Amino acid sequence: MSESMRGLKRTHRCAEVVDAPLNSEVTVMGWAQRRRNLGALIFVDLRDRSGLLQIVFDENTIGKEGFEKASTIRSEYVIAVVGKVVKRGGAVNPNLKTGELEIAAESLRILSESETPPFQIEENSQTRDELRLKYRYLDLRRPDMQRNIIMKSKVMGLVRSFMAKEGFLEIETPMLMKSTPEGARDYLVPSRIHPGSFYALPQSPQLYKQLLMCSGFDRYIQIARCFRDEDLRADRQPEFTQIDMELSFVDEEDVMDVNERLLKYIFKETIGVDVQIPFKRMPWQEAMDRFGSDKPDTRFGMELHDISDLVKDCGFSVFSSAVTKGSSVRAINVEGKGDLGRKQIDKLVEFAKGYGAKGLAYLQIKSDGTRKCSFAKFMKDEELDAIIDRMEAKPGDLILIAAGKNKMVWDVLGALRLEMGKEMGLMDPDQYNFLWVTEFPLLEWSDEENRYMAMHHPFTMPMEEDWGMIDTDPGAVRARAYDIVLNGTELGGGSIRIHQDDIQEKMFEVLGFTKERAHEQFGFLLDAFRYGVPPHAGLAYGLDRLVMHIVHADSIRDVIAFPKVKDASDLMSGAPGEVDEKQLKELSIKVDLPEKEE
RNA sequence: GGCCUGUUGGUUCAGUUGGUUAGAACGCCGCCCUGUCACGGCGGAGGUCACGAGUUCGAGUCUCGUACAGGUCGCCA
Repeated sequence: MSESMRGLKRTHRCAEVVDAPLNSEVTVMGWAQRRRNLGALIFVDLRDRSGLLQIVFDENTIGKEGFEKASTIRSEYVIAVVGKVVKRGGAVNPNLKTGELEIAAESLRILSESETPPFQIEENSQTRDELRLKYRYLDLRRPDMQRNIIMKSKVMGLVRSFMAKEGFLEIETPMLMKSTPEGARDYLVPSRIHPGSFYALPQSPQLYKQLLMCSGFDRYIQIARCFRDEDLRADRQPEFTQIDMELSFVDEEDVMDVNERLLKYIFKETIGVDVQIPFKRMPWQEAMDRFGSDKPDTRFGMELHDISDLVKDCGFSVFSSAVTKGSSVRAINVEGKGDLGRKQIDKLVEFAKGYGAKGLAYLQIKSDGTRKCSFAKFMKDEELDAIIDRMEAKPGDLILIAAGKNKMVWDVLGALRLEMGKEMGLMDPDQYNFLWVTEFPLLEWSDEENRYMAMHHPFTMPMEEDWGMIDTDPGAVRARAYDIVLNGTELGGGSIRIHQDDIQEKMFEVLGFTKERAHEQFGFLLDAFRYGVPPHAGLAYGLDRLVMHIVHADSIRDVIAFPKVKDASDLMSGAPGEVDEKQLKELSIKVDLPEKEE
């Protein structure tokens, strides 16, 4: 039976009772975390978002009726207690903020009873995700989830206050916009008024924020929901939140400066970490060469080394044939793993194959100094010596070598490096290595589309000194783009935008857009640029990933209140679901499902 | 779409070379208990071992398929 809270007003959250004077009367409300019934004395741990507070029910204080009511309290009952703040009669509980206090209950109302929850509401729950997500509203009661969600709210507040002080304006952009097939798959929304036409949900407010610069707003920020209809990952959800910004009359230095100070501020105010600014910077080429990744985790070494020159004339054709333009032979030295068994090595080879390698060569230098090498019979001893020398390997080390197209070699060794680094515990969770990765390639060749695609987006400014190569060697042109990387995660990225007609036109040409198609898709932006466009630049963060780092979450789901699972469905609400025939008819939509194979 | 992993009372797990009645902890229910805080004591309920097929005298255990979940490659301008 539920009682009303009429006449009662909550005076404190549970943990806030430490601020109430001793022997004062308080009214607290929350969920019963635990009850300990000692017969003539009942303890209840009351929980709300602030923490836990012990309530003590004694028949002498609360009376017979109240005491009997207290004995019916079960897990997750919602109760209101009026009582006196007193020092604990027994031992203090050093694990609780309120551990020296308790509330001597004078009256009790049971505001809501609860069925036994499907899993225990407790910190560090081991309950499987499936169940947690089905009962997300219960999962969110757990203290670690509460901390994450509260932290995210705090980060958003810090961003807003910092950026407001820096002169940024928060401006909303449409959620219903025009579909642009470049890039990620759009979520489409059918139009009722225009049968057969569709809106798209934004993948990012990119075009609108550039238009806002054209309109003279100067400095824009938005905490913007974004949608991408692509497959999920541990750090990827189909809907997520960006901290999106754009600035006029600036260059790279201005954007980096304000963002370094923003991140320093956030990390200080949330977890008290002093981030050193300015951040290190690393050109994309260097990041790939040294770490095999455009988002390197620089907390540990195990860097890649190019050994192409050492093996270009060797007898092992897998190596020698890979020494051409665009291909190479590279290696990492996994220190201390020289004594791995055959099975473990085979596992690494399989791992490498998952990233497109045909195989993985290895050279083990066992602790006793003997060598075991998968390609020894093709090599002279002095050639092996040269490799060991280049890799600075010593007894007990393991050299892993990949050969082939640069992109594959980087992918394979970059992934192996991270895998081994994780396994060997080389990543200090308390270290925050921020890094700007700069000078990205402007274009990326797509085998699928058989044309160059914009690596960032088609409005990214090329580097002036490379622009001359745009016709002769488009792949070598670098962009004025920058990513902000933290411990191997891409937190955000941005670029200087093109604001010159002729460069923009050339970009579309290189990307294979006809004038008509460019105009059809981006006409409103190109039109706007005809009426006076300020030089501008911007950046967008993945807010969820940022918060993941701040709270040390392994999954992006742990920082989103109502996330979706791997197949993009919501286990709690059942979305997506079928809709009424009537709704479809209004939208002039017929569903044509592929026939199921038997 | 590919690959890997998992699915056993409400929850988390154990379950040997395939063998007789599938165990534990927590939770839940009842009784006792005035200083507990992972309260304690006594007693109890609760499982077609995800689903389907197969191998076998016999399957929680082996094989195949399906479903669901997790990770990952492709994908994510």
